[in-house]
Amino acid sequence: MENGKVSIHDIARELNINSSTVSRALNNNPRVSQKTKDRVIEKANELGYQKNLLASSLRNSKTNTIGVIVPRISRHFFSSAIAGMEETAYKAGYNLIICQSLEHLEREQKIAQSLSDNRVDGVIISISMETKDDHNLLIFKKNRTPVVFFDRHLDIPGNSNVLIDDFQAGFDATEHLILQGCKKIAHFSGPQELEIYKNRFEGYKSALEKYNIQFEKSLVISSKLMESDGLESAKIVLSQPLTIDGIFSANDVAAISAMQYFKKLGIRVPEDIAIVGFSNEPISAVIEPSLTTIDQPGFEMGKIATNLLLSQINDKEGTIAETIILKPVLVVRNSSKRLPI
Amino acid sequence: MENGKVSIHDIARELNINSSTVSRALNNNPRVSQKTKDRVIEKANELGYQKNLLASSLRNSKTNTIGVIVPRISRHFFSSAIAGMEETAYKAGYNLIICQSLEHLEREQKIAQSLSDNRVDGVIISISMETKDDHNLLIFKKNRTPVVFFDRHLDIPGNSNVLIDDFQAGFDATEHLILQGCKKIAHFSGPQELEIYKNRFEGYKSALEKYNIQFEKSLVISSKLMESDGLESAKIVLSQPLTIDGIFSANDVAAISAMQYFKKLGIRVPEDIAIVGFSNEPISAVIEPSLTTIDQPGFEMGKIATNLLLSQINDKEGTIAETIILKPVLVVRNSSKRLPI
DNA sequence: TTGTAAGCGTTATCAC
DNA sequence: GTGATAACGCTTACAA
Repeated sequence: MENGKVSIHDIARELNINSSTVSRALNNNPRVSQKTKDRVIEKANELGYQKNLLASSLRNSKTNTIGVIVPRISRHFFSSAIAGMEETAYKAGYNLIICQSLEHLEREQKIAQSLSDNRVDGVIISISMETKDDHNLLIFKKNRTPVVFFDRHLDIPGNSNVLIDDFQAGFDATEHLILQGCKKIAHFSGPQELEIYKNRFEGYKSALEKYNIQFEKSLVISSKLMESDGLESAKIVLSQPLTIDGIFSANDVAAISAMQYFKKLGIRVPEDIAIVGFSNEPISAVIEPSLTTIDQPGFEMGKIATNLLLSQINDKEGTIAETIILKPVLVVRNSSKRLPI
Repeated sequence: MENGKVSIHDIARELNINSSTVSRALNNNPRVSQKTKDRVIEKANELGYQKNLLASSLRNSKTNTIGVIVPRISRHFFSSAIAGMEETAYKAGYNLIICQSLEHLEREQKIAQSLSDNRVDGVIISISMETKDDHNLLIFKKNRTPVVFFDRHLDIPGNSNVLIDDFQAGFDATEHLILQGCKKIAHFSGPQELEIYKNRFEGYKSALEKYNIQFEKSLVISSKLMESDGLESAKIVLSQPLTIDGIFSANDVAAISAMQYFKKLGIRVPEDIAIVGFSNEPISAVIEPSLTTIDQPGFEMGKIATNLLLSQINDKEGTIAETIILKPVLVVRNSSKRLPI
């Protein structure tokens, strides 16, 4: 009762039976008589027995644990995704070990090693901005640990992915600006090595093309899309010889930062410059003007990613990698609304 | 090289030495010659050896893992706190298993059991709104697993806590409203069984007292402080016979929800009703009018909680429970500013 | 400095 | 239906 150091051997001794029988009874093995089961369970409760999952995991080579690697836990998109993962994992009897790369390749690498050492059954990851290939994830391949990417992924065969259609989203955002009358549209982009930013950029280009608007390289401003980057990018926008009247930013953070700078200078949004962001952070709905953006359903994506991973974990060799691409939803708000509806 | 199923025995066999020597070499035991260490490490790399932490943990009764229980991962305060915990834990070589109670006592109970079964070395928790005593945490006491509370705590001797001074914060918020000229101040409160809400309420009462304002029970509106509750509470405020001209809400969510309702009705904030929230959610800074609130430094609290826990884990019997109470900071913004500064 | 052997708590295999 | 035993991979007295 007192110490939590009760093992099946203690139960066995007290009941004068063998510990293997106790083990079977506790696991509800059909080959054990009901009577024995009852006795074992009663005694287990009496002694305050707790199964030692370490021993069990060691023996079974199965930890019922999923490793999660995200750039930053406190970013709303990621915390919602994690919340979705947790709910799904909890239902299936899995725990989540959660780690943040803080956008550093080296840290991501160490985390991968640690998760692998801890023998997680699978991994869900959204890669750092410094990650350009899968060399720091090879350890999972080697150990046949399934990996599911969400949002920031690598284009690698054999892995499952949960994404939104970034190309389409980039296209929709840009087309929306064009239809609102914008002629010179800048694009705030992230590192081009990341698929998501490349695809958003390609979508932007494609929309320009469709409407016969000349693509100008100088209008694409790349950065890490942090708050300070948004400010810098806004300054670059204003320093251009041509008059930019629209911005498609590859995330909300940079978009908002730019918008607030414009506001301070008396530049009107959307009249002078219309802005579209990406992510639909909660702030975007309440800021004034409210920010038009692409919705990224974090919670939902987390759930899907977890389900994909669980089926790979359980179906063994059977299941193959799957890529789920969600349709993007453009949420039109005031930062881009120039025309009456 | 191929399978990750390499154990110290494999290394031992290849080198014609004993596995215990390999173990010692890998753990950099001084009693092993440098030459042997070098050979072992080289062979380990060659074979792609990975220490099995399950076996190690089982043997050492130490998992280097901390369990975290929060009501909801996606709430900004909690995700920041978790981010702070993760950074601190990472540095110390610990992993975090993160679970959410979703405000349900039963779920919290099951999670506690599961964390205990997983033999976490310690637990950091912010309790659910349904939790009124420590009966579902007794398992940790039984197993001598240290527990640190943060924010939503239980008033139990023997446990460490990281809190902000809720009484003082309630007092400051209310006094601020009084000094801005409010005469009838309502209070949106959470479940009174939770220390934090009780203390915020007491602070509110105490400020009224100091300024000789009659406390009216009908002005205290209790709920779970969700978005919908804020709306309901706002309606109750307007239905009162007396004209309420100030609100101190025990969280930002309810405050903002009420504010938006007032705005829709054409009631001016702060001129007709001044509002102060609690938490300093990111939204509060950008909403219009911006919300005056009490800052709750989640990231910082997470760091402190983790450090407290780690010292309890490592210092064994030595360290005693400690309660860290942070000074509250009132962030004055436009939702309450009636006077020129 | 290294080897031997036992044990952490569980479960699977084989026997009876 | 139950028991005996070995094994998962690691660590640590105790010997040598």
